Amino acid sequence: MSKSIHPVPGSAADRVEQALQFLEGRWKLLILFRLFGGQVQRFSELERSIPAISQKMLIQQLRQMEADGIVRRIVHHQVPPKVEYSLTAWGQALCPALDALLGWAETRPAEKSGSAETVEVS
Amino acid sequence: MSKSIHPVPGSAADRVEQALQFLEGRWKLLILFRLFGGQVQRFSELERSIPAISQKMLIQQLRQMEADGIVRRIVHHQVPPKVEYSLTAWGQALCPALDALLGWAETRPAEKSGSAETVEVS
DNA sequence: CGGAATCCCTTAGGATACTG
DNA sequence: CAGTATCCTAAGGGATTCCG
Repeated sequence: MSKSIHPVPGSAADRVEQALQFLEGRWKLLILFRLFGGQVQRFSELERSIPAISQKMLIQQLRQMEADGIVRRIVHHQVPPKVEYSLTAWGQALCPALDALLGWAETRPAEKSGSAETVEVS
Repeated sequence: MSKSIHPVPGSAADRVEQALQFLEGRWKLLILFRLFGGQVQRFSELERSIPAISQKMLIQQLRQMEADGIVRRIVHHQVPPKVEYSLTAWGQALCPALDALLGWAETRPAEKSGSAETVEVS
């Protein structure tokens, strides 16, 4: 991350890389898919629906996505506390793009065993 | 990576997560974009066009993508050795999906400074 | 309930040197 | 030229404990 951010957009690779950064981390997609369709979830609901995740990771990924403008956080000041998470409009707009990626992944041809993809030329 | 591959596809999140794994690593996109459009590049050409990458990372990412069926490797048995890399048909098919992601990223609204996205409710 | 803080381990990845 | 091998550091991420 020694690269400074130029106003000039740089290569397409740079921009896609930046886009993928919004999705990096092992858990963001899991969280995202529980929020698609306008679903509103409490912290503890997300925690329970993704048993393998630790609170640290859950809060960390949520915070990042919130900072990125993907997730909205609503705090209800009451006891006990209640915090709800949902997607922003931009976050919802991610869905089709993920579908495109999903579609691509599904067209993956079966690999011919043994030869990988290397071609030997004499 | 402790998850076995089921014939049953699992959730959409799982499948997108798997798709993104093909692109994980700081360098794959940089490499990919130098191969899009049917370009054929030698190892040393890739190395020179991405100055910041180490040989270790270059070969590692290439090998992974080769194993994933994204990249094709052609070895010319001669001295000095010559190895060329190019995209498979499936690898080329990634381009539109990345464009979709790129398009999404570009629609990102400017964040209102200070408030992040948290909403406080009394 | 919804976090923050701390500790610790594992992994990604860089630098360098060597080989067919 | 196109890799391998080794070492080492930094970051990712889990478990646990504490707080408003």
